[in-house]
Amino acid sequence: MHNTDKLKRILHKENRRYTQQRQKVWDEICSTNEHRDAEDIYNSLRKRQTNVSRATVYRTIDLLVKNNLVRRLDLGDGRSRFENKMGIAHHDHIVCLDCRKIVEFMNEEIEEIQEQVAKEMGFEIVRHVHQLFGHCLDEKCPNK
Amino acid sequence: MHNTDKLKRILHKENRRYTQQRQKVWDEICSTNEHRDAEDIYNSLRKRQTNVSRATVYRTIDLLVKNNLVRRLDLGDGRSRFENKMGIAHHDHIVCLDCRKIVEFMNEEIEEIQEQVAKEMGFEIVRHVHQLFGHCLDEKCPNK
DNA sequence: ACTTCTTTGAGACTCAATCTCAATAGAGGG
DNA sequence: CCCTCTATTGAGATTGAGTCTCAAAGAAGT
Repeated sequence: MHNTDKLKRILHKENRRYTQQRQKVWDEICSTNEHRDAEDIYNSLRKRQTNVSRATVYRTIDLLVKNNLVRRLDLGDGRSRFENKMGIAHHDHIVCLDCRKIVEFMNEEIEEIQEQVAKEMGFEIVRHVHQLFGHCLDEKCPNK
Repeated sequence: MHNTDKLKRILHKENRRYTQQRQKVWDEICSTNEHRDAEDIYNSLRKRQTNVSRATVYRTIDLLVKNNLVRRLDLGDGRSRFENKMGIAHHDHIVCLDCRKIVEFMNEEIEEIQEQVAKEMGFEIVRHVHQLFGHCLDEKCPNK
């Protein structure tokens, strides 16, 4: 399983140890493409009898985020969501205020303009947050 | 003072009472164009012997945000910043990761494209968050 | 001034996230 | 395979922004 290799590589690079708990958390995050919070991930692990403490879940996620295997998403509601970033192209998010559905978008033109704007204002961009909040036109969505 | 009028207007509209505390909080927010958090605003009030409780500061800010006199800014560090919005044109923010300086930007082209993108994905946008994080080229900035 | 009903303040509480520290367990060496 | 050295883990305490509670204070209309 190449997920194991990837994890071992970053741990080695950082002089940290390969442990069962870290592997379990990483496996869990790789298992879906949803945008889940730490509690969701913790609960999914418990449901499959995999005991990893909450503290370790948080610590491992931080490690994965720092090493670019996972992306942290802050939608302004007080808890971070996480998504597997392995081999996934850059994108931003649109969130439905009614059904909380999250869809991804990417627009090269916006990316370029924002780079240009930052340059003009004397900044070198490292990362950005671009989120659109609104109402989706989905039939199944409440308020519709 | 027209700040008083504006406040009285929204309170009347919502069938709520005009109080000294609400006026003090609104005055304090109007007094600068910085991006301050609730604790900063609370402390500024105390410093000038104006006693308004923390709970009332939070409650009043919520009221002002709901009525579009104040904008809430979430920079992903766990506390909300607030800025006076009265007569201020829409803009987004660039944040320096070194000196925490916040500068404002606005690009009509980006605004249009994002509207278009959302429409294509079946969304009607209500609000958006667009923040750029990076390093400013300011001489006085640390790490420079 | 009286009544009604909202607002305030002090401190308790919430909740995500972080920290503490004794017990556990990798990883390399012998 | 065992030993030593350290990093890691887990349970529960702690933090910190923000919210809630409820008795006392105070708007606003009559």
